[in-house]
Amino acid sequence: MANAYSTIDALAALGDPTRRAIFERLSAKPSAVGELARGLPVSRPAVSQHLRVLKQAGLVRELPVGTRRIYRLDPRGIAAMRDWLDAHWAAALDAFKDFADTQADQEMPS
Amino acid sequence: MANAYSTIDALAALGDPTRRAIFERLSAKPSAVGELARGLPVSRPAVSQHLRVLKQAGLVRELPVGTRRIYRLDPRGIAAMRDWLDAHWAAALDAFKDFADTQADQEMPS
DNA sequence: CTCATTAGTAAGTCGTGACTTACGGTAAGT
DNA sequence: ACTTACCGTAAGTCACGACTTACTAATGAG
Repeated sequence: MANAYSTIDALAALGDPTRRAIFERLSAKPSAVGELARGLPVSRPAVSQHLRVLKQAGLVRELPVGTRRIYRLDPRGIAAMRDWLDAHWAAALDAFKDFADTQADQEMPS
Repeated sequence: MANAYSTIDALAALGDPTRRAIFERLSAKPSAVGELARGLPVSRPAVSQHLRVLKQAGLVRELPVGTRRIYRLDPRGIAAMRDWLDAHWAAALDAFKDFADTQADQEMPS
C-alpha cells in the first residue's frame, strides 16, 4: 500500500524542523540531494533520510536524471493535508456552536 | 511574544500522534482535560502537557469554568497553517513550471 | 576501463521529548 | 472546616529518531 497521501504521515513528517526546511526549499525550486545538503547544517545522508520520510508521506516526488535525483513537492500530499485541516476546521466551528448553545441553555434553562 | 499563530509551532505540535488525537477530539467537541484523558491511552498529566504545547502553538484556547478547563480549537491557528500550506503549494507549482521550462531549454537549446 | 561525482544504506551514538508518579493548589459541595 | 473533584507542575525514566561516519552502488566523462 506504500503511501496513499495520508495526512497522518504528512503531519508527522513536517513535524521535524529540518524536513520543514527541505520542504520549503523544494517549494522554491526542485533540487538534487547534494544541492539541498550544501545549504543545510546537516550532512548529505541526513538529507537523504529526510527525503525518504517525505516521500513516504506523499509530500515529495523524485525523478532520476543521470546519477542525480531531482526532488520536487507533490501537490497531492499538500492537498490532502489542506483537506484534513479544512475538515477539522469546519467541525470545530460546528462543535463550538453546539457547545455555546448548550452553555446558553444551562445558564438560561427557559 | 508568547504565541503568534506561527505555522512552525503548529506543525511541530501536530507532529505528535497523541496531540493529533487530542486535536481531532477537540474538533468534534470542546472538552475538559479529564474527559480527554479518559478516552486516551495516556495519563491525565500527559494530556495536560500536550494541551500546553497545543496552546503555545495557537491551535487551542482554554476557558476555565469552575475547577475545570474547557479546551477548544482555535480557528486562527488552523487558518495560519492552511495559509502556509497554500503559499508553498502555489510556490511549488510555479517552481515546477520554471523547472520544466529549464529542462526543455536544456534538451532543446533552440 | 578507470576515475570522479552523486546518492542510498548500514550501523552506531546521543540528545530530546513523551511518558510516568508524586505533589500542591483551587473551586464547589456538605 | 473538611472533603471531593479537577487540574497544572516537578522530577525522573526511557525509548525513539535525528544525526554522524563508514561503505556500496550506479551513472558519466576522460
